[in-house]
Amino acid sequence: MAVQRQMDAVDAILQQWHRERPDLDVSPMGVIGRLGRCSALLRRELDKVFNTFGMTAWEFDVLATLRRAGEPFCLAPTTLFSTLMITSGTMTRQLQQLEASGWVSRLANPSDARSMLVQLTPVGLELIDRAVTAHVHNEARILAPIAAAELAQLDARLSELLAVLEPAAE
Amino acid sequence: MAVQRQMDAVDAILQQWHRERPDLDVSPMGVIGRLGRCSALLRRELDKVFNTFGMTAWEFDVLATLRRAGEPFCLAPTTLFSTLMITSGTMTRQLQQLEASGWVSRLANPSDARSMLVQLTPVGLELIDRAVTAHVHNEARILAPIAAAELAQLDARLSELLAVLEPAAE
DNA sequence: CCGACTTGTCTTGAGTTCAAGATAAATTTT
DNA sequence: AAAATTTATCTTGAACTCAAGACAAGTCGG
Repeated sequence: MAVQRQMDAVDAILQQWHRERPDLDVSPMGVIGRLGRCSALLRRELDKVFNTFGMTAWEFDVLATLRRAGEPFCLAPTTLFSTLMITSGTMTRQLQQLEASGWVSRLANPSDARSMLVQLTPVGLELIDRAVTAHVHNEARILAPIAAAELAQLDARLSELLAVLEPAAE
Repeated sequence: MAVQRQMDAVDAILQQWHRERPDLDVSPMGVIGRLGRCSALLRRELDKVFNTFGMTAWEFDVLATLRRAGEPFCLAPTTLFSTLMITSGTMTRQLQQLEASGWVSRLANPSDARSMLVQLTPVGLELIDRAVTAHVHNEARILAPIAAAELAQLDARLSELLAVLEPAAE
C-alpha cells in the first residue's frame, strides 16, 4: 500500500482478504489483480474506437495481423490463429465473416492444397490503415496522463513479467 | 526497445508496424500490448489451479467475492455483478449454476422483496477457503522469478494506470 | 396515497468461444 | 509406393457472455 495514493478497487479487496484470512500473504493478488483490472478496463476503452469503424476487437486483430505482415498482406490461417492465441475453429468462423464483409479474400495456396491463403482486400487494407491510425492515437490519449519516465518503467517491468510468462506458454 | 533484453512477441509486432507504418508512433502499442498479453497468459496459469478444484475462473470469482465479504458470507446479486464487472443476466445464470452445485444458497431478503440474498453454503465456504490458499500460492510461484523491488515498481505503475482508467469507467 | 419513475432481477436471442472430432493433403516410414 | 503419421483446416455441439427488454417491488413528488 503506497504512501500518497488514493485507495483503488484492488486495495479494497486486499484489505478484505487481510481481515478475513490474516494467515495468507495476499500481496501477489495486488499486482495480478491490478494487471487484470487494467487489462479489462483498457479493452473497453479500445473497443470504443473499433466500434466507430464498424469493427469488433477480433476483426481489428485479424486485419491488423495481416496488415503488419506487409505486402502482399497474405497469411495462412494457421499462422493467424497461432499469432492471435485462438483456436483453429474460431479462426475458421472469423475468416468466413471477414470474407462476407469483403475485408479479406482467400486464394488457393499453390504450395499446399490443404490451405487457402488469406489476403486483405483493397477495402480491408484501406479500412485497417485508418483504424490503426485511430487506434494508436486512442492509446496515446489514454496513456497521456502518465509521465514518460513512468511509462518506460511500466513497460520495462511488464517485459520482465512477459519473459517469465512466455516460456511457460511454450 | 530496452538494452539487455531478449526480444519478445510484442517487440516483433512493434518492429513490423515500424516497417509498415513509419508514420505512426507505435510506442503506446508496446505497453498496452504487453499488458494484454501478460493478462491473457496469467489467466491461463491461474485457470490451472481453479481446475484442480473443479472450478472455473468465474466460479472462483463469485465464491471469493462472497468469502472476502466476511460473515455471514452473504451479498445481494447487484453487489456481486457490479463488483465482478459482469451483466445482471450473466449473474443470474451463474448463481443458478452455483446453487445447483450446492456452493451457494439463496435467502429471501427481509428488507427488499425483489432480491434474494446469496450466501455461501458450508460446502462452498470450505471449498473457497482451500481454493484461495492454493490460488495465492500459485500467484506467488508465478511471480517468484521477479525481484521484490521490481514487483513493487510494477505494482506502483499499475496503480497509477488504474487510477487513470477507473474514473473513466465511472 | 397514487401515478410516475427507479431499482433489482430475470428472460430471451444473438454472437463468440472452445474442445473434440472429421476430413483431406502432405510427409515419413517401411 | 503403400501404410502410417503428421499437419492444416473445417464442423459440430456445448458453454458463456452481453444487450435489450420484461416485470415486479420500491420510492418519491404532488
